[in-house]
Amino acid sequence: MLRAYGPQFWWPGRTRFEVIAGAILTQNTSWTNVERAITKLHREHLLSPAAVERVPVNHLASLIRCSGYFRQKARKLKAFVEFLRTRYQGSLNRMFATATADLRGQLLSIYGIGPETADSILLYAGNHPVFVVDAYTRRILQRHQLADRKDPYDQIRQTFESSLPANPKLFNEYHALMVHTGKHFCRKGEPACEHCPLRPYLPVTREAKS
DNA sequence: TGCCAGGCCGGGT
DNA sequence: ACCCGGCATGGC
Repeated sequence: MLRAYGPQFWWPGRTRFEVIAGAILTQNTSWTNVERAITKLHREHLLSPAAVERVPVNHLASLIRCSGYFRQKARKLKAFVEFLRTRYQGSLNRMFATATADLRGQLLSIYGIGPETADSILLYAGNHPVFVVDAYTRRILQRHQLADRKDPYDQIRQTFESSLPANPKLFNEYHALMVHTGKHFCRKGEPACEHCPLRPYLPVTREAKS
């Protein structure tokens, strides 16, 4: 994948909190919609934990409307910053200084943060060595018959983590390439699909599809 | 015009 | 431990 596509330099986001906000906003949502929401938050100077705590949840929701599930996601952003304040005095430095396994458990206990969001935060905002599993990762694995649709999240994650050196830079680039590549695979990831590439990982051209 | 996008929650078996 | 409906906008 690296040879075919080159390094992806993920995650887009200028600050750690922007990465965290993006991780929540992009849940089951296209990134272009998330970018618009981030821009609006940026314009209103709402890309900091303290600012998100101050703003009324309804106004927050109206700003992120374009990213979908906006009432849910406004509540989720609120839940995270409240957690950060009560547990780490609002300090991301303190939060990310926590041992990876402990912090992962804490993040999972927050409303609106599930396995993928927790791991995206740990890896992309905190530089912790966790492998992020998402829909694209599953799709590619299914296509190669390396996993079944309903294999548990943690099982897939640990397969990667136990097969690779615990290097956050590697996990970062690896997952980013999985997302990029996964976009070329059919949603149902069935092994027999004629349109999806196996290897080498080259983009599906119009000819290949027809 | 319906399907899809870098999930997660809560209630039910 | 799984299964499923609900959550919502914008692009193609």
